[in-house]
Amino acid sequence: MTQIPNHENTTIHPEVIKRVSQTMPDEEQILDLADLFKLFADSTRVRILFALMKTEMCVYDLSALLQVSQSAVSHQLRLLRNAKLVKNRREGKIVYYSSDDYHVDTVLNLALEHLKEEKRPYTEDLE
Amino acid sequence: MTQIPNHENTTIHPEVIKRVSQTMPDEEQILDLADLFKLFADSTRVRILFALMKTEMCVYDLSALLQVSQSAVSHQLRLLRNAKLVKNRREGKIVYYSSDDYHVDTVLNLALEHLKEEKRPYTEDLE
DNA sequence: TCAACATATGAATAATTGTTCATATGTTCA
DNA sequence: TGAACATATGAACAATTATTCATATGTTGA
Repeated sequence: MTQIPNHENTTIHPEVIKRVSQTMPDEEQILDLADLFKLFADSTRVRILFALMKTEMCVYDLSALLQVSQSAVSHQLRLLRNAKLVKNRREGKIVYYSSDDYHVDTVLNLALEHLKEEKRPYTEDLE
Repeated sequence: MTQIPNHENTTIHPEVIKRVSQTMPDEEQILDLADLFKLFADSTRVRILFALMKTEMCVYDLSALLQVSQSAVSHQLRLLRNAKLVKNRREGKIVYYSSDDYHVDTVLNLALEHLKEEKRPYTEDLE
């Protein structure tokens, strides 16, 4: 028998689906959102962002700080630059990178807060 | 000649590295953070989270709403459940999922704000 | 107890992606 | 001009992962 993808069939609560579907962001926004979070989904990039939130740094020093090859850092910086999360300026041979987005700090630290609360064992919120 | 990973060598601005390295979150936090963002880095999961932020829903309806197979939805819900971003309750045959984290809403909407500003063409901030 | 239903899950596959290696580009200084 | 240096980038490889397929688990009602 051919398989029937059940998402093409009926629903159990049609009203719920109708209501929720009206509040969903459109498909393009969702894809952009996921792409943005992909940039935060790698530990090397997260470390780069934390470093650049504090100060501008050149590629060479980032490589040393994070113990990652110059090439790898450079590849990751390009991704962050394309997304306009970091910017750069050249001073002679050296290229300095720095944070270019005031949201990054907020998002990263909010997520850190989440993790801290997450890890608290056996505690209920007191309200 | 053997390759020399340049991140094992000297630095250009030692003071900068010393200063920044003191403010960096520890390695475990960074890895947890990246793992958390991995969950937001897929459009199916983002859509699930947006839906469950509005109301609880059963797997079958989520599958219909998102036009994704039941199996795929179930797999993704397990990841979100393991991370405690969603919770579930069973009522007979039906399992209802709902958001289990008040940070998710904030993070997702903050990122949406970021994208909106990002896309504004040729406008400078007015301060 | 058994059929129908809703959900969960293991294995396999295809696609994505982070790093490495080799090399190119761009800059300085002698 | 050319050597040394800092950075960028293309190709290849390895690892991760989202989905599909097949099937298992758990629940209801007859």
